[in-house]
Amino acid sequence: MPHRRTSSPSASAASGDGSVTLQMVAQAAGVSASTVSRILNGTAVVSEDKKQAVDEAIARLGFVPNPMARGLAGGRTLSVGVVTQSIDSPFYGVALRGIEDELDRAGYTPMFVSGHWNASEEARCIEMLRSRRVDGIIVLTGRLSDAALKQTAKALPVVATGRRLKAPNLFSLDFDNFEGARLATQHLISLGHQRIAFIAGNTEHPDANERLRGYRAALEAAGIAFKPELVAPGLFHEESGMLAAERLLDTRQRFTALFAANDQMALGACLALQRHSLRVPQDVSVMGFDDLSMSRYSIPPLSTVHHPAYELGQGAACAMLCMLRGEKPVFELPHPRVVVRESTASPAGAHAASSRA
Amino acid sequence: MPHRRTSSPSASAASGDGSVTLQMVAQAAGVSASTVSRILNGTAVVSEDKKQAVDEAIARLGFVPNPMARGLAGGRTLSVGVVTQSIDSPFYGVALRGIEDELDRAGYTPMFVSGHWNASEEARCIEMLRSRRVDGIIVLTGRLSDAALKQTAKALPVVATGRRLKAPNLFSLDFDNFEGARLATQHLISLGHQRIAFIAGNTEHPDANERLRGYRAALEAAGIAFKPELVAPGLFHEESGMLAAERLLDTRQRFTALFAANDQMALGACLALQRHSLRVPQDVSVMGFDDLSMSRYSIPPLSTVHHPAYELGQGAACAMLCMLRGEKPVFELPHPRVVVRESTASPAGAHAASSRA
DNA sequence: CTGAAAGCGCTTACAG
DNA sequence: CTGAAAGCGCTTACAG
Repeated sequence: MPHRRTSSPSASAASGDGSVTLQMVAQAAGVSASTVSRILNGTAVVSEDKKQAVDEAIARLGFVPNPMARGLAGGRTLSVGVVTQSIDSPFYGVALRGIEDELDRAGYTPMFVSGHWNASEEARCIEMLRSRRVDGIIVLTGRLSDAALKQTAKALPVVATGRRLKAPNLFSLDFDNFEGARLATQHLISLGHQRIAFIAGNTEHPDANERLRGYRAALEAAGIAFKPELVAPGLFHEESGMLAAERLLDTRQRFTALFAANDQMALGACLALQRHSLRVPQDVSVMGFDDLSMSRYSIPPLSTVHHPAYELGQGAACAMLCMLRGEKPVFELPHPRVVVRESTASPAGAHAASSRA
Repeated sequence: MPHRRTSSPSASAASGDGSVTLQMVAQAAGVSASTVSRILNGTAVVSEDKKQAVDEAIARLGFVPNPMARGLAGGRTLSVGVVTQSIDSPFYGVALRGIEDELDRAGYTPMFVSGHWNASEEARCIEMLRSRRVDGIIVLTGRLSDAALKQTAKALPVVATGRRLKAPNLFSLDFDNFEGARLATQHLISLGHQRIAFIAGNTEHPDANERLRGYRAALEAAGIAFKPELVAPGLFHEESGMLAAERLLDTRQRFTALFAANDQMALGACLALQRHSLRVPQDVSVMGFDDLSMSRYSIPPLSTVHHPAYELGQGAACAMLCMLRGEKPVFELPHPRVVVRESTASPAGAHAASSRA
């Protein structure tokens, strides 16, 4: 018999460790490999005694199925791809934790990749995940077109956050950013503020636009005119918030409150205010958005709107699990709610933001 | 011929998509599968013309090798497992980014799992990663015993951070926490502080102990007695820093400076100080450790010691890549350095921390 | 330099 | 309910 590999244990390429195979379990239990497989996957009814024998053998030998073989043969890998934008985002990090926890509970493993807010990178991520044969893909917001998402949903289940999209094999869940921003602005208005500046997020970011809309809506509902001079562009990070606040101050527009489209920018803005000897909240109230865990410890602790990032991740994972089971996902995200801490207060009569030191 | 599967495209289990296989490439190029494989892996010399034909066919068909099959057959998956402690840690997140970037450049994919600072969970993570046949494992600090790490290094290459460990097939790289803390304390001393409080990190955490040691060493080198009453335990997060500072204040021990074993605790401490009407740095200087990106925007911007998290991740990945290539990794982490911002200053003559409002 | 063949560890029609 | 067999898409000795 030519061309035969040596049968020494080390000849096996994939089992670098002397791992136990399904075949060995079958032999130990005195049944066929098929039967073991069926028990493993619950894919057919098996007589109780054989099941017992197999379970015992699995336990005794410490058998762990090889996911690669499983994936190759069965077409599933028990893993789900997660394209996030940056693996170290303080906001999305929490969502990743939610995904991880939820998936873990069902025996699935997340595979995290970063798209860096770039459609073509996100597309590459998806290609990569598909080549690794993930069973489904979760896309956290990002810049991929809806069409691209629908397209990949033709091949495998996808759940996307930050959009409202109806398509077969695709579930989307979106936090109500408009409502959150509306509530935040309303809070400021109810405190007595009339001149409320806004630091916007990246305009290419869908959430950013919704939050701007919410701000405008609250203003208009209160009969306060929207003034473009009072909104400064930002990039969702601390530095841009600081710069935006500085720009606002430079224009000498008067404002008694400042609402930033996320906490990071709000924090940066606070620093700018402080550098101009403006006190928060006595001279200007500051409101953020997201409720990052650190915002509770800023000076002063930041008032903000709570964004349920953990639940968002959990919900996305849960929906994916549903789809994988062939069920129809149903999921509702908590409603936005304002968290009042110490950075907002009623405006002091005479003080105005432009009275700089 | 019985037992034959239908040959319709959809009969293939693994290729849910109509993906191109190596076999198809071989056929299109008029060579054998072996040859295509060899070209793909650079595992043997192949005549130039065949190589051309194959490359052309690969490009034309858009062939992407199936990692699962590759893993099964060849025993490698081009993926490396990364056990981090929490997927949303502000500090480790940056390290993960470093790993991701470095690995990506070499065509490898990281697989992130969280050990939650728990030895048995970390062990489970490693099992899981091994069952997925990762080519190597990077362990970011954690609580796993050195012995356990050495044990897994017998099966596949491992690189570990936060330890100094010599073992075959294992590379470790550690930031000099002792030196960093020594430098930080020295900075405070050079400013004129004599009564320097310390908020320690979790005592089960190796870094925490090194930082405490560095603090003591600097004190003693300056002829300042170490006073246990001046050190309060913390847990490395904001809240514990706040509580620790409060406890310190409650004891009515006098101190003009406060050094926290990480930035998060320093930030929490600042809030406590502020609540007691103590100004930073006029009444008490505050020093952190890690140099999180947000610390640059705290109020006041935090003086701290820079911890090169990104480089740590990059270095770990780089070392892993070396080992995978069969080379011996060499890597040096940057030395600790103090970043002076605005939370530290010389003590004001008469003022003392315990003179509370 | 190159191909035919066996094998990686599973899953799943097929045929009892 | 259960087993024998083929096949998933690759890799790698073996033998030219």
